Amino acid sequence: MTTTERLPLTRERIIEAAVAFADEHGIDDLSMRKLGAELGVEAMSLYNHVDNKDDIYDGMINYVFESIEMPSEGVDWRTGIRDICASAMEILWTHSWAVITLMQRGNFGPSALSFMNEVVGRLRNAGLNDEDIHHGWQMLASHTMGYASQAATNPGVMEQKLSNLQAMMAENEERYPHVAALGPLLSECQWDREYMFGLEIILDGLEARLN
Amino acid sequence: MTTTERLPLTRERIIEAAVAFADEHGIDDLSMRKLGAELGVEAMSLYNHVDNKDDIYDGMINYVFESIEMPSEGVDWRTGIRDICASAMEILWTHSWAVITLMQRGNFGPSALSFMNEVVGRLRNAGLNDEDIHHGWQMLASHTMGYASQAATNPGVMEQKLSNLQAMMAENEERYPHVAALGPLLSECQWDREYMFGLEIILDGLEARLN
DNA sequence: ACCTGAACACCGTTCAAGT
DNA sequence: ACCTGAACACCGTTCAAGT
Repeated sequence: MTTTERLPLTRERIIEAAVAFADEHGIDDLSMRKLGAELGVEAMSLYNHVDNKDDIYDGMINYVFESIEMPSEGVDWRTGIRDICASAMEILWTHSWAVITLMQRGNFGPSALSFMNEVVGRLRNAGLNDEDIHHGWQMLASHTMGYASQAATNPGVMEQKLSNLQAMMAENEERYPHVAALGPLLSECQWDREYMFGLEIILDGLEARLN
Repeated sequence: MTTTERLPLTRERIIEAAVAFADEHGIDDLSMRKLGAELGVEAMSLYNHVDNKDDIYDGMINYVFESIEMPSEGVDWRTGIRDICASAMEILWTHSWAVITLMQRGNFGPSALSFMNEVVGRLRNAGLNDEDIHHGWQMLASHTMGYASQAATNPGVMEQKLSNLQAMMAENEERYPHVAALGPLLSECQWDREYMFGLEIILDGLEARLN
């Protein structure tokens, strides 16, 4: 905020500032005017480096997916996919706005396509046929996006902010008995471990299709 | 638009109009002013029956989840869950804004809790222990929300609107070779059948944990 | 080439005023 | 009790004007 104001404005700097802002204040609070202020510039200056706000969203998503770590080509397909997915979940967790924004935009940018290409390549390496590769990718993508979005809106207990689900349950134990019976398992859900558990079931299912 | 204008305004009528509007024009175009106009009323009148716009979103989500059909208690657990999930996917498909709005709100209303309660109850009936019931629910929820959101943003071929993924691929075949190799499988993806395929793998994985 | 001020057409929401 | 008009504090985006 003090020394950075003199740096020339670039698309890259705008995207990075937008990511930082969304991480701190949430993506709903992000506006062109506030983003400009963060960069020591009027909102309208941003349009010299960026098409519009959607373009910024796409850039943010791309920026986040770029940091997914790809394991070496050497490892076997299961550990390869496991590692890619674990890395993806970790970065989606730290940028909790990313999944939902991606879903809204419905736009796979270059880095999301690289992620997809990497997973699909390893499924092919495993020896699956094209149809099962396709099934596998769709399952892994849905699993990852589903857990990431649930984790994003249901913060763990450490966040002390009681989830909406917990609040609703507290008043309606008799109306949703089966949900109530799960009690602590729901409120103390560790999304990363839960995610990896489900991942193994999917990988088991795919492995069973290797003949 | 002609005869309905005289009906008294109610929360219910507002929610129904909002759902119809979102179905037709997409949820991003929904505004208090437009919704009022749809009901022959000024935007400010809505606040007599509704807290604010978020309250409308919650009402819309609840309205949609209410129409999920619950099979009879008699059927075995697998077909029961299969039928509930198939119904859920169908209604989430027809109201393509619903999943993303639910994820953004992060708010399980009464009817979403009923859906959850029904699925969890049937997992319990299957004979799973509490931990596996919890795992099962999280997997089924993620699977459903993940596919629904992907289906919502990647319309089938019949919609003739080429998906963003297809457009991106057309220009970068050599950059994402494994993705490109899947070609028609991706562009002609039938989300409902794909969803049911993955559902079976999850149910297989859960069934294997019955001892 | 890049930044700005003023303006346009919208938002959600509040509040005093009407009936 | 319910609806309204005017107002407030915001939006994203355009465009002519500055340097």
